[in-house]
Amino acid sequence: MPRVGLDQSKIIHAAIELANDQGLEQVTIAALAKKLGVRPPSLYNHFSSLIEIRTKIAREGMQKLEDTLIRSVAGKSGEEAILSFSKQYLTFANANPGLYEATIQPMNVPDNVVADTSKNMIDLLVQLLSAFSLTEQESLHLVRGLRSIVHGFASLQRAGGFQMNFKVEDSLLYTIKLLCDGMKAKQ
Amino acid sequence: MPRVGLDQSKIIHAAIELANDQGLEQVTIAALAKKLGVRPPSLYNHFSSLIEIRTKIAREGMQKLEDTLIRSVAGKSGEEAILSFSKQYLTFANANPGLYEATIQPMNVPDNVVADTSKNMIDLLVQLLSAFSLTEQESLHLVRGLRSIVHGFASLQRAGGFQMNFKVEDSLLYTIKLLCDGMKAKQ
DNA sequence: GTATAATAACTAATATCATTAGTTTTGTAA
DNA sequence: TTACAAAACTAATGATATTAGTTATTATAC
Repeated sequence: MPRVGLDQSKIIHAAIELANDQGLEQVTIAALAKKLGVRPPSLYNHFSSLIEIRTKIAREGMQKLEDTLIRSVAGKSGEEAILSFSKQYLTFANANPGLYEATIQPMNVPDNVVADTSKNMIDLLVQLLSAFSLTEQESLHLVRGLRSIVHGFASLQRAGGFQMNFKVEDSLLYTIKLLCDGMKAKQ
Repeated sequence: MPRVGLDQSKIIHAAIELANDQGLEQVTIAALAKKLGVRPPSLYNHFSSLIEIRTKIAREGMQKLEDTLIRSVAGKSGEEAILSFSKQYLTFANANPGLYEATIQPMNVPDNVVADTSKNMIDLLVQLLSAFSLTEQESLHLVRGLRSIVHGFASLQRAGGFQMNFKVEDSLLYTIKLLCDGMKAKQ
């Protein structure tokens, strides 16, 4: 039994690698143990269940996504910021498929860290929309709309829902621009 | 061994009931057999695998959704048709959560029936957009955009992604209207 | 440096899952 | 009525997560 020197961080990052390479559903105790060169029960010294591992993956994904999005709008405002936000959201989902999947998976037990991070991203969107003169209610509708668009694009692309004729990113940006046009027309 | 009189249709409809009640992931051979009052291996007289059952559920879901959407736009055109389409899409996803989930699940083996139905729905959207004067490319971008919006809303709502402050449907319709405004502003 | 305690691995076992092989029963058609 | 196909069954296999209990390693206290 030579010790392999596992800890939570090493396990989570192996799990994320597995998720990105093979899909989130391939993140099993058995596969993870194999990847780490250890017997399945050994993982229970670091985590109490597979659900806990999944939750930690989701946290990591949400935080990394939030970080990416905050950086993407730094120094930008209005339509430019919204476009950058949307583009980076899609890019993140493409670059980290398994990790992104974990962030949108309905969780068995609701997690506060994930919920808080999600709220932060909503607040960020509200802030970006303040450049347009909207009522509070309009703004809240639109935040939902923007989240649904970026998530919808990311999710449909992941599921193979688009033919490859032309770039998905172009379609996303076209849609967002049109929405901004609609906002401007209101003013 | 009194015969229980199973057939593919009865099994699929029991599976759909299970999916809507308990979630798609609860559709297992074991749970299905229990619900139907039969031993698990008996199901293999009607289906060759769980994957086949899942595929048939997805087909049923796609066809029912397509049917719903076609009805929703009958006798309507332009913005009115698009709003009705979107509203009924969301309503369908809410009323049939497990069935809707099956339609968006990336399939292990690509299925022609599902692909064809999906194409029909895209064609329907293209048709609805013909009321606006768009180039072919613009129209294709926008079809992707509309699909992403309705799917995004349905998916985020399912995952508990929205607080209950006010109606999700209102947010969806607000977003779609804004998009239509953007289209009109182009003309 | 050595004893001790905490920790990280292990083995063995249980329960659930899908699936396969082989068997029995049932219903129907000749 | 007999024969055959279909639909159920039992038994078994191999994968899964998880638990209990055990051993070995590492770090800490003296």
